[in-house]
Amino acid sequence: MNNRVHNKPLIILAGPTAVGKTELSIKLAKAVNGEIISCDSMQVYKYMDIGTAKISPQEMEGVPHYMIDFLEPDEEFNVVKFQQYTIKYIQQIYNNNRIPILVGGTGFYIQAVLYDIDFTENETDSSYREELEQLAKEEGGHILHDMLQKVDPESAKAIHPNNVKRVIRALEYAKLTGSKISDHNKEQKDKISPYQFCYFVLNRDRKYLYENINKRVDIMVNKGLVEEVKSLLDKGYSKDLVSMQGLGYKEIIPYLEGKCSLEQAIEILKRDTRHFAKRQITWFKREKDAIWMDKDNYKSEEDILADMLNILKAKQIGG
RNA sequence: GCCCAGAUAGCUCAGUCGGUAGAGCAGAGGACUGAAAAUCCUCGUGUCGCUGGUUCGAUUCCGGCUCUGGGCA
Repeated sequence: MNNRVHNKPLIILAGPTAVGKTELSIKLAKAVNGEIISCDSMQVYKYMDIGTAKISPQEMEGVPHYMIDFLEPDEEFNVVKFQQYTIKYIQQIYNNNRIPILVGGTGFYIQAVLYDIDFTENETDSSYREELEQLAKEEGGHILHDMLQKVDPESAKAIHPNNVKRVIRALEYAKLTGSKISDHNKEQKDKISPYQFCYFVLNRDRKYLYENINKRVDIMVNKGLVEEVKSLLDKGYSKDLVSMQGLGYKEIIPYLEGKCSLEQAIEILKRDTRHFAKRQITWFKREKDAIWMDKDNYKSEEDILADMLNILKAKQIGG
């Protein structure tokens, strides 16, 4: 145990894509002497810079960043790995006598770290998962749901039969651990965070957010998104990889394959990104501890920052 | 100027053998605990272009008008 840090301060800056987290995060980090851990399922991959709107080394302005650019696009990644690395980095930041700031839009990842969700079972049985996937393909997803009904009726009730991914995970969990994932989820729910934290969610009027998304996609294309996707494919990264399911990649690939025009691909990308932002907001809405910062209520970023610092001071974080 | 085809939800369109209408997309809401930028669920009332006529009743049939395509001059 590290005795220097008693109350484990932790700042979170979340929010939907394209709301402006990155710029604000640098100002925040400088103001509180913090270091940034990116909570983003796609920015972890190298060579995927434009499509993920990844922060550049210059934009970091000397603020240390973690969980960015540390995997090849064909490496496997998931919440558990994210959690393991992040916990390690948080400790490292405490050792530097600085404050960790989680910045990103992947709510699931933030939750895993913030509430220290238990993901103990280490081995994923990929052969069983593949077997189930095969079964779903041949017989339809409902057969898996029927199987789940026998093993874990409560989960079967909670998970829609069409949500094959989730049904598979529940079956996998049952087979691997001999217990029910519904029980596990119940235990992990309403956990108390080990951190003294402040969970900011930056948001703004939906209309402006969507406008910004559309604008940002155009900027990405101008910056060379198509070339970036092409070069990933040229390097041999398959379109089936999880990384290539990211926004900006899965939409541009059909264009490169000649299946649609660039204009169509761009429109679909904008739409998918809007859908994504909406889902992110839905996630954050149920985070009971979230403090919402509505960008439209402030004249400048400095004003938002000032407000955030006041809130932090009141919570005795970063003082 | 004449002929033809349209005009229905924000968009693209279906439909009502005359009893005031429904899909896809957009949009909105939600779920999520080892793929999460993934995956999945729920939500459809609009002067049926305007205006006369026929009719118990017209968005639907008939006439005129306006607009939009296409064709002929």
